[in-house]
Amino acid sequence: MTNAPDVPRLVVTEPDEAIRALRASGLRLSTARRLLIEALFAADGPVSAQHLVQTLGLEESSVYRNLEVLERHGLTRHVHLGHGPGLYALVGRDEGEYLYCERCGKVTLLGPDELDPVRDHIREHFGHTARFTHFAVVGVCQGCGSATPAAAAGATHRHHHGH
Amino acid sequence: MTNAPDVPRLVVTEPDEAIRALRASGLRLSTARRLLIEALFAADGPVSAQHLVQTLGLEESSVYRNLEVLERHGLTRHVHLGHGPGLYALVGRDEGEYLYCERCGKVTLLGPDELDPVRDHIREHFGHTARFTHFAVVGVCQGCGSATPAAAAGATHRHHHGH
DNA sequence: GTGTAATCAGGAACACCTTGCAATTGGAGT
DNA sequence: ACTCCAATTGCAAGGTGTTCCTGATTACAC
Repeated sequence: MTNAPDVPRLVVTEPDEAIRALRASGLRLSTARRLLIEALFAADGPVSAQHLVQTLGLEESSVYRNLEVLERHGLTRHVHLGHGPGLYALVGRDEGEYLYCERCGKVTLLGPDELDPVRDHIREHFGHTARFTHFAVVGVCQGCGSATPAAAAGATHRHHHGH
Repeated sequence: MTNAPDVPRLVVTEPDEAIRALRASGLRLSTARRLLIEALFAADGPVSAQHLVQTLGLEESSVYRNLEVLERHGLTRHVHLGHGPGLYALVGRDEGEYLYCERCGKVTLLGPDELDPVRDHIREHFGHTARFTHFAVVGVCQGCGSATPAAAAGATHRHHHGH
């Protein structure tokens, strides 16, 4: 499994609460699970699985498996910003939708509703409900866009419309 | 390198033309290169690198390296639809922007301008120029969305009561 | 406590992609 | 046609995830 779009969200505010929620779902509390939950609470933003492997001294497979289990039960989630490793976080922390600049790597976190006009437009025109919580909106940020006239030269012929 | 956003596009209509363009860029025509170009012309849509490896009997690294070289020189491109392997194609074939349904895998190819209103909105509000040619717009298609009322409720205002 | 069964961790293997290096080869110049 | 040298390939290994299997743990009933 790579992503759990339809799971009820479990927003918890401390490790014990997460552990209770976990048990309520019929899951057990293993050492790896406890360490992961504590680390996610301690983190101040989404972190890579690799980071957790190294800082917690756990097996890779255990980390990925548990992140997936927790995600399937609504406790955690992960986001992909372009290429590169996925970043994992607790549900309810640093949530929203992401803009990612593929030139400089800048990440902009938007509130959950800020892209609603975009979502509405896409749904009305194409019947597709977009979600940028799992895959970021990839593009070029303001600084990078204005800093590279060469880009305009190359991409211009796609649609020559006055910006 | 993972992506070449700023390369002048080289749209060619037959293998020989691609080969001339390639030589004009100072590249050599190796067997692997020729086979790849021919296969991309023969394909009727974006294909995975793995598919090329198998059908052409080439080394993996050679395929990936050459797809990257060709992309850096504006002859090919690739797109990511959610998780799963990237899909490679000639520049000028099946181009546009993609909607990808993460439930059923359905892919919708939009014309190059169809998401301009969305792009404009995002640029005006967030100073970010979005490009959905490399990463698809991931979400839920009409069929899958209506089949799962739970999802529709969650998408607009995310509040959950037990179900 | 002890027993039991389902869950879980460790490890290897695999999928996708990238990188480093030695050996090979394309093709320009002669 | 031959030489030569950089471009290119093959091979091996690494990085990010995912999956499978088997032995160890956990939770729970006694």
